[in-house]
Amino acid sequence: MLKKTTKKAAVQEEAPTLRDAERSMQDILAVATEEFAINGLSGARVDQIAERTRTSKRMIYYYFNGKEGLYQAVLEKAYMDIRSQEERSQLLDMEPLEAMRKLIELTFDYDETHPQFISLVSVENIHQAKHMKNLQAIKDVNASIIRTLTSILEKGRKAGVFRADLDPVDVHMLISAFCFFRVSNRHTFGAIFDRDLSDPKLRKRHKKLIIDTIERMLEVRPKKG
Amino acid sequence: MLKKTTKKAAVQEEAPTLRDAERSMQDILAVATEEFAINGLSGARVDQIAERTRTSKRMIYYYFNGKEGLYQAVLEKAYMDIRSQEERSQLLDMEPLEAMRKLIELTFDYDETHPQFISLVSVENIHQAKHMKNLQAIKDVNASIIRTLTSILEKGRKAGVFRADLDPVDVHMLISAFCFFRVSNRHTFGAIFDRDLSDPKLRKRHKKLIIDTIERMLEVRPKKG
Amino acid sequence: MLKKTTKKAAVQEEAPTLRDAERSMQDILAVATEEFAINGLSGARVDQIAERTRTSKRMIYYYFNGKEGLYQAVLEKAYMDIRSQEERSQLLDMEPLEAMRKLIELTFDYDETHPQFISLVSVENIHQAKHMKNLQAIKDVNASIIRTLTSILEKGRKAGVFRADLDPVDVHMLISAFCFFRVSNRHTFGAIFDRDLSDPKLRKRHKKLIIDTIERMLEVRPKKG
Amino acid sequence: MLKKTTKKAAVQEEAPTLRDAERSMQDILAVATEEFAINGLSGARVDQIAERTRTSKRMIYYYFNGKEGLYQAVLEKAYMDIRSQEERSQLLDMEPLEAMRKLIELTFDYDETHPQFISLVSVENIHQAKHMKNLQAIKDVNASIIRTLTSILEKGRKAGVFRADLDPVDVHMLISAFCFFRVSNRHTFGAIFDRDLSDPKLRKRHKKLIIDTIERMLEVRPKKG
DNA sequence: AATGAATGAGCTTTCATTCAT
DNA sequence: AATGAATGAAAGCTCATTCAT
Repeated sequence: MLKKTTKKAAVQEEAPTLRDAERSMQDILAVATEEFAINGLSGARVDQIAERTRTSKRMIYYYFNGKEGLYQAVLEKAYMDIRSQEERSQLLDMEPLEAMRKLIELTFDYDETHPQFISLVSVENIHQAKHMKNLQAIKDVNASIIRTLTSILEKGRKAGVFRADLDPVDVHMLISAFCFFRVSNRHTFGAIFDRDLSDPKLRKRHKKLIIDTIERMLEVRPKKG
Repeated sequence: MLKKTTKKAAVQEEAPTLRDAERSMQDILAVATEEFAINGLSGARVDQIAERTRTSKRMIYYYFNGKEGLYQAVLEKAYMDIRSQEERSQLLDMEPLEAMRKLIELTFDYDETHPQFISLVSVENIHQAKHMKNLQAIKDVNASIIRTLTSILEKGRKAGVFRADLDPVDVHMLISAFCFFRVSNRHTFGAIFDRDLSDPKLRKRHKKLIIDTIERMLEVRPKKG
Repeated sequence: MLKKTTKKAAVQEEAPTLRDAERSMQDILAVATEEFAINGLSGARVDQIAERTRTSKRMIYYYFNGKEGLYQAVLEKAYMDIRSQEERSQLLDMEPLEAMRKLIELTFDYDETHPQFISLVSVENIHQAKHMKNLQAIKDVNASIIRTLTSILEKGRKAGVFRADLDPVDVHMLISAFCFFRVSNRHTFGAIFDRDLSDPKLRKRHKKLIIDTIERMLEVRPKKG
Repeated sequence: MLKKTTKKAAVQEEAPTLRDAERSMQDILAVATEEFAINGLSGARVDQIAERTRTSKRMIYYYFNGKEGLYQAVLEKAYMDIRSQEERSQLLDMEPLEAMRKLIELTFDYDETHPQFISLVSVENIHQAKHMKNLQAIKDVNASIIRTLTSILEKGRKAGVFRADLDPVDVHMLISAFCFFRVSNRHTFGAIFDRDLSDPKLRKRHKKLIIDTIERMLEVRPKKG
């Protein structure tokens, strides 16, 4: 009778159970993201991650095959989460200049609000990007950004407001560099120059600065010399 | 007489002996710089560092009081080494525009040729800059950079070629960000966009792009709107 | 069916398995007791303890959280083991004088037969009793001794054979002092006075001496002067 | 001229220099006594001792041939210092009962005021008195105590106030035990019974109790039974 | 599908001591 | 007679992982 009940329940709970597994994985991933972001790959502790989780250390091995597997999953998820920044699709309906400003702003704001992502990317660079196994998925996400940017640049070029001699990936790099650096290097830069880079005033000024800088960079003008 | 000879020898060897200790420390620092740059603070192994050294593991504790002390010494030395980039002093004799171009180029080239420094700064940021104890020395080195930049900007402003509404530290950050990111994120960025950022052609193009971008950013022009 | 068998086996082995862990801990505790008693806290070696055990060094950390945790467990167990000296309960049925003699004898014999306990208490005193965290349990055990002693003294007082002006803890201290000292200081005292304190003749004489001394001390007599 | 002065001074300071060596040794011994008393033999650190000294770690090896030699010197000095308790010589001029009281008091007070000596003896007992190499000197000091005690007991016996059936070393042990335990076990005993054994009130009561107890023990009385 | 118990390997650090004058 | 620099050996401890169901 007990067995029967259990089985019955099992049937009804099967889906919920699966969701439980999914929830456990998400739980682990969330905690691990924090830990890897704060402590790096070697610095993070499996014990510490497990402890902050509702599950046990053993589950990390069960679901992710160990620390490195978990790290890879965390990294991939971090890159994938950019996808959800769907507002980007609206950019294609805007005027090129406005779209470009908005695009920069989106990048700037994303980095500002996702310091863990920034940290994870830094960690992965220290490890020479050796853990980006599911690279294709990450590439796809980023390709979409480049596609959007290319489209905006093209439209602007046709409208005569943007230069035509720029590589979209280079433009993306410049935008990313500034937005990323502001977050990735906030501790050393802040300490050296006695600046709190999280100060809203500074944030606003810097956002304006990078928008302004890229705008000027894109301007059409007579060739120098 | 024997004593005399001994003493004489001692006098002659005194310096070499001291230099030996100094050389040992430099040896350890050099190896440790590599290890910490590649593996991070937690990832680096005292054993591995010692093994690559002419001294023993024990000496690391003798000279640097442990792993963390060694890391701090490595970090400080990395920041201090920028000081030796003495060419910067010549900038003050140049025309502002030329000086600015040269300044950017120096930064760009330094970062390109010192990827370990870039890596260490990234590592330190992951650790929230908690090991920058001898901050003042580091601040001093950087203050000198800002002084040079301020001087160039001022000269340019007086000559009517540069805007007057920019904070020198912001300008420094913009330049640093562009140059730093290319190196710090070369692995992930390179992998995602299938680019080898160490390709000389790309390097040349990016250097030009960054110089050009900063130049445009500094230009005087009628207020928008 | 396999499952069933497995489960069945599990049920039967469950206890043994648990007992294994328990047995391992007891094994470690027994060895550690010896090592700490002979070498003190700092002098004892985790490696040495582990080697004499059926388990590994790692298990000491698993079960006791390190050397100090193990020492605390050893110390606590040593104090707790006094509890098992249940013969004390019979004392309450005896004549006060006889009970007192027996009580002293029990203390004397316990110390004689438990030199490791004596040593551990000495070790802990050198460390200023800083490891007596589970003090309450130890207090409880000792409180029971004081209760018994108080009861005997009270009964004797009522019977007119014991003085009434003595603090039971003071009486306990005198008894303990002699019994403890004979064991704790046997090496130095023995060496200085060329006596083997483990000589049965001496032991008998000393037992008689302390019984006699306490008896006389307890006697009712006209106030001096 | 400087040389001359130095030489001159040297001649005059030659003796002082020797005394300097002596002073250095005493300095080291004093510090080491504290450290060994507090931390035990294994627990004491040569570095720590050296650091608290006006000399260097190297001197410990120079003067005492290492940690164990230093410990032995400390131990021997601790036992020798009892010798300076010259008041004992006056005991022989007193009435036996008064002398006995005074003797107990001297022992009690010595132990109370020399907890480091007590601690060192405990430490040495934990190490099974393996370091008492200069035993003869220590024996001599203690033999003098026994001689005094024997003399007092004998005088009392002749005067008809003391029993004749007691071994002087046993009596010494009884007195020592009571006095020693109060100090050696003050931490554990104090913790278990919530008593501060250094409380002057308690000290006074215990001193009286011990004197009283030994007195009663020594009394002549009709054989029991 | 899920897990509590156990563990080998290797980590950082400490220690008393000796080297070399 | 005196000493600063150096060090081998071993200590305590931590880590990611696997065992055994």
